[in-house]
Amino acid sequence: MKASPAGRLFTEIVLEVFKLSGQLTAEGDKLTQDVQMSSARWKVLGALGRAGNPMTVSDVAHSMGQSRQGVQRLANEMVELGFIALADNPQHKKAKLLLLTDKGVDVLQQLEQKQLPWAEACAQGIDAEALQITLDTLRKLERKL
Amino acid sequence: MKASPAGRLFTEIVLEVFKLSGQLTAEGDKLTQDVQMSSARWKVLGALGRAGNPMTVSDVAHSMGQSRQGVQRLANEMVELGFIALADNPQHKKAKLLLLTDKGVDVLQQLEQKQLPWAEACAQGIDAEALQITLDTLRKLERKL
DNA sequence: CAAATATTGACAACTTGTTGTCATACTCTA
DNA sequence: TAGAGTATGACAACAAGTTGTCAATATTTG
Repeated sequence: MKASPAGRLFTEIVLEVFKLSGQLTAEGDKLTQDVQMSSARWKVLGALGRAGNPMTVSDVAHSMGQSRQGVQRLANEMVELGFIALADNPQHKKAKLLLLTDKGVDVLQQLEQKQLPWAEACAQGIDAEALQITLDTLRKLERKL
Repeated sequence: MKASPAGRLFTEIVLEVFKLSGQLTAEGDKLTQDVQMSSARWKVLGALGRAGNPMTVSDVAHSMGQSRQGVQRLANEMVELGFIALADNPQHKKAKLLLLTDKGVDVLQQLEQKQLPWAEACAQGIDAEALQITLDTLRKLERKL
């Protein structure tokens, strides 16, 4: 059996996704190192910020496509550091709700201000339509997994 | 400062790349678990296979966009398991060349046969042109990092 | 209501991957 | 050729992330 052109392209995309993921994590670590953060913490804090409302650890993990326990560890650290507060969950006595503290909101805004010009610079010179197609295609692929 | 459309798209793509990377690693682990392999090992073995000629650990790490030491550890494991052999490097006494053993070639072929129909299924229903644009765009982004 | 099932947080072991240090091996330049 | 600088492998500490287990809490079902 030989690979179709689409199959070959898919494989190339997979390899590129792995490579990009590593490089983006490294960039994120640089961007966050001086505010007690990291790429991993930022992703969790960002998920909370983007949701706009308190979420359980499970919810956050699901939205990130990651395991519950990994997110739990990061969340615990950030509660300790004061970026996240725990609120009682009327639905579940053990599963507390995570919400951003003022400090959490603040650091998130700082990071977004740093990230913005960087994102603009990366997107610079790339056709907006190509970016849109890329995003759509990646989402389609993700749904097939 | 507000995000341009391209900047916003870029940020969405970044999040999608993180999510996809995790899911693809999980898929790869499923595909490889019964042949003493893993996603991480497969990536190294695959890089060697794709290159077609012996490479040093540094070369492989660079081609994968990963650190030298991470690849070193995986390579050492696979030498131990007999998937990779070490050959003297006329250019450098310490930096041995990695090459696939027969067992390594064999397992790589097995995995490629498993991966092929899966890649075809994932690519199914997605426009080949969109896949090409996605690949090109990801590569452009990678070069900007 | 009671029992089976699912969800959750804590804990622990493990894999993956990065960074840093050290000693050795190589390369380049003065 | 001597010395500075760079590349490499071994080793170790750490961060990130997965899986599994256990006990406590919810939920569903008979």
